[in-house]
Amino acid sequence: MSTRPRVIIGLSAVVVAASEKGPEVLLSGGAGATGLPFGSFDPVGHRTFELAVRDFVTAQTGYALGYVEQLYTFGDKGREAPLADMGPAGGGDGDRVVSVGYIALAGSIGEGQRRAGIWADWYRFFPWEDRRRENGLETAANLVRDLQAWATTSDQKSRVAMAFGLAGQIWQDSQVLDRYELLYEAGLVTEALRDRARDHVGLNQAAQAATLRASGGEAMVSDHRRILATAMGRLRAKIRYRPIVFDLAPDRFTLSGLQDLVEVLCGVRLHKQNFRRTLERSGLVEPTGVMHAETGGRPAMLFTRSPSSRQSGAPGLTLPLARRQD
Amino acid sequence: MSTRPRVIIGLSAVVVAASEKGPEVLLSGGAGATGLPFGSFDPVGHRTFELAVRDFVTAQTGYALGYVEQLYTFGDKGREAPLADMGPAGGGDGDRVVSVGYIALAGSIGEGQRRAGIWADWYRFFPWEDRRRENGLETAANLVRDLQAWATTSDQKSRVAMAFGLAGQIWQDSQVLDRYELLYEAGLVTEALRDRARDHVGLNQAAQAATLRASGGEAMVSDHRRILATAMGRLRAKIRYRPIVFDLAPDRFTLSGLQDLVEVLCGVRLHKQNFRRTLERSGLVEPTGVMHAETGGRPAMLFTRSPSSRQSGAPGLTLPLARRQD
DNA sequence: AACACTAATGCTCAATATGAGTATTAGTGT
DNA sequence: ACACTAATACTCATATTGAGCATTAGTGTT
Repeated sequence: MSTRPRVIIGLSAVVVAASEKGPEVLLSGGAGATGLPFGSFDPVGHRTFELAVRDFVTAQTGYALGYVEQLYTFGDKGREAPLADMGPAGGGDGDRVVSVGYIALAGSIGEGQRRAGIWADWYRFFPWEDRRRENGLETAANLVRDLQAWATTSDQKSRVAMAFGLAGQIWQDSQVLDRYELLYEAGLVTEALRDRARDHVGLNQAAQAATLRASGGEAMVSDHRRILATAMGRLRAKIRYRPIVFDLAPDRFTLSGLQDLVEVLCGVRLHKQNFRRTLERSGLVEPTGVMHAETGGRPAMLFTRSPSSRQSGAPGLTLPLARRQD
Repeated sequence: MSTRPRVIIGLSAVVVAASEKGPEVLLSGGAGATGLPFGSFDPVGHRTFELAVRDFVTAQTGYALGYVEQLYTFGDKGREAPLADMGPAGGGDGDRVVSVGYIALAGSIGEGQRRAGIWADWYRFFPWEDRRRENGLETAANLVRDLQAWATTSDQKSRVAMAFGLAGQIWQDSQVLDRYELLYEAGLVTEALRDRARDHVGLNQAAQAATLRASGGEAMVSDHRRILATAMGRLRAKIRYRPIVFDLAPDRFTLSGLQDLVEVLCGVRLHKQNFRRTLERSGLVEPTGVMHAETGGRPAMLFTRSPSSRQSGAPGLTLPLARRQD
């Protein structure tokens, strides 16, 4: 073997589960620094990446994954994971770390069940992505102000407008990564400062970081927030063309419950009656005949996903966005 | 450094261009065995994968790439690239090759211009994907027959039905990879036999290969046909949500020309009047005022892509499929 | 037992979008 | 002047979508 620097494949997993409170992601148990579960790929022991991901997530959290999908492979120099964190198989100095991101859906947990590991609401890291309440809208508005101050070229201005749904454009909930990357470029997220500081120290980092904390969301280790953004975007987009929500929903659910789930994932409000209409027409769900009467209103029919929704190639949900809040 | 087997990152690029004859992909100049241009990633010299891809494609073919996008990272043991082909940076035995696939659009070439490198119609490798003419439909029908003979579990049967648009399902032009993987699993493409032969030799390969050649399409080195399938699927899907066709079309085009391009890429026929209607309404194109009179019929207006179509986040084309052939 | 309250479910209606044609029209070549 | 060809213009029925009002079946209260 030569003495040439090696390439090390780091695998990161965004494990998503949905509780009543909202979408939650599994964090690695690192002390202090927040990051996703990750491990390095063993070229001898692992036959495929996917198996490796399943392995180390189970090993680290005791949780067996259901749906798993590859997201993106990040190889940028300067944004890579710190080698020290790479675990037992981690390499030496001068090695290049390439990280392959995965998204996994952990299914819904039942009543009393408690999942292993540390779970966190993903909007902690992306407060501006939750447009269901005023808070998120305000955060977004603040960031837009800062971004507009930063944008000088017309391309930058147009990117801001498209990403944040300005000037007649509509907010695309799946453009999570575009928005995050803009914030990174503009130096409005902590990671940007951190990565720049590696090369040239000079700016008053402490002061800036304090300002950032407010609307820029919580930072993550390495490029993990970027991977999380990719996962959120992929999930939000995929809901529309594959019946993937059902992997996050309980076995039996009410249509309102399903709607809540979609709303929480996509961070938007939907029109209730129209949501129900498209769902019933889609053939993806079927009534169980059993009612659910625990909301204080009229009891709701419990539905299950239909067999046809399990066929590979089955379509997703069309989401009727609601303009007005009711 | 340890003596642990290394990981080598192979980069493969599907470089697509469209000529009058159809979509063409750039092949690497290997003697005999057909494959995509590829190179190995240099952990020291290359800052990002994308730059590395641009570099080696230019080096190998003299062609500067426009649009470049990452596809997927393949790491399965047993389907990886032969190490001998990996170029100057290629490693020794026992190393694990991980291949990162990219798609790049090379733009339209003008009249007399000749592109460097060897270009081939991509339907050579996927004859069943061209449903514009009888030939492709027949090939698909043949393969479906073989697949149905192979499918035993109900899951396999349903996958075949969904992928090939059987039993009320509709043919999804972007499911190229699903179809190829089914054919691979069923042993109906040459690569499957080749890869199996590595482990256990035993089947009469020569005889089988001869039968395959007919409808299974031309084989490629390593897992390159899988990467090509991924690229075709991604491109076909992306046409619908990003104005990406314009990166393959000439600067000025007629609507019929643009339609031909889309048809050839997606392998389907479109309804002419409706295509024109959605295009004009979309605001993605604008008339130049100049006419084009070389078809023998009424002269056509030449269009260009509009400035708004260049904004990041601009939508794609909605494709009105034509049932009947006219 | 009647009443208010709440959420679920049902139904309507206008505005678009889509699929499938038929009808003109402006060039080219004879 | 005439046939031919492809481009462009319209038409029409049928979904699909966005928005909203109306009714209903439970729960808890007076």
